[in-house]
Amino acid sequence: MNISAKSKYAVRALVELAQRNGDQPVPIADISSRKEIPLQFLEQLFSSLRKAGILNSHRGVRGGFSFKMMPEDVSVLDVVEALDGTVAPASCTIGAPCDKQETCSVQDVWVDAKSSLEAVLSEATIGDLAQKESLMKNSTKEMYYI
Amino acid sequence: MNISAKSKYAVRALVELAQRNGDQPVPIADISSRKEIPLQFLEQLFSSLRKAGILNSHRGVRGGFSFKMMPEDVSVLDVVEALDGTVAPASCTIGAPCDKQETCSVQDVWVDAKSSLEAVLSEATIGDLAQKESLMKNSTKEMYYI
DNA sequence: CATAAACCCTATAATACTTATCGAAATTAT
DNA sequence: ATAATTTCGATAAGTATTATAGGGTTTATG
Repeated sequence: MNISAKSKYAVRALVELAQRNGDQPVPIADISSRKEIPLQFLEQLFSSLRKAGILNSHRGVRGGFSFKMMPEDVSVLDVVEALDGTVAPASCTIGAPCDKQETCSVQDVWVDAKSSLEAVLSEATIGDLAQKESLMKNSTKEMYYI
Repeated sequence: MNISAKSKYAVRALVELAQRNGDQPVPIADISSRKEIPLQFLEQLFSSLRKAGILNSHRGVRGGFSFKMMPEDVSVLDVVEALDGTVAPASCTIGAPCDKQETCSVQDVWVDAKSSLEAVLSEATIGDLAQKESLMKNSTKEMYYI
């Protein structure tokens, strides 16, 4: 019952990328150092996100990653599903009814749990988070000036 | 992002136990064979549930387990927490703010996810599930008679 | 009191999954 | 040509989950 470090890293990294979203693609190394995420690990994550259609990659000098989808359209659920697969907290929620027992009232609970998780995670988008983060940074800065 | 087999086993086992709830404690071996759960593994689970105050145990001949709490008062969340620990989908939801970054808007998402999971899992009780299961069994039986 | 039926406990094996690293190859702007 | 990048596959390292083993303790019962 844990969202993997993969997903957590990826969301943080995408928020960073969204904040820098300009004409130029951003190299992984930048994000890696800023967000304290192992470089080669992040490489794998962004590669998956590219395959999932969320990011674009550009090789070579001045290469890097940029958003293919708009950050406001990328939900946290999208990210988690791209990296960890379906968010089902129990296997019998995925498809076939619980293989062990014919009658299984318990299944409904896991299905509900899955739905509610999906609902929460699909509401939050990378765009939102990036905006919030910017606001937070500003307000903490202000704390020093006031 | 998975509820462990432990928890899933345990919930199924408790539902079975609730259905047999009488004067006599029920031996683990019974539940193990009925629900196709490895005996010694189930032993560990029930031991944890006893320590969590959900079950009573009775040693010796005619011993076994019985509910200490009433099945209607035992939520699925209680069971999952007893076995898997807190249901937090991400570590920074547990206590201290995310250790990597001062400003972390992402944290809110995991906190929300946790809350919504807890809500769903605390609504379903072992008592409810046992009752549902009994109804399901009956209705499938009836299918043959009609 | 002897016995068998049960739980109790600790250790550890087996398995799977997650996280992380390595190194070489392909691409591309300059 | 070169240096900055992504790309890819392999695999190491670490951790957690699942399962098994074996001996110990309690207790109803005859």
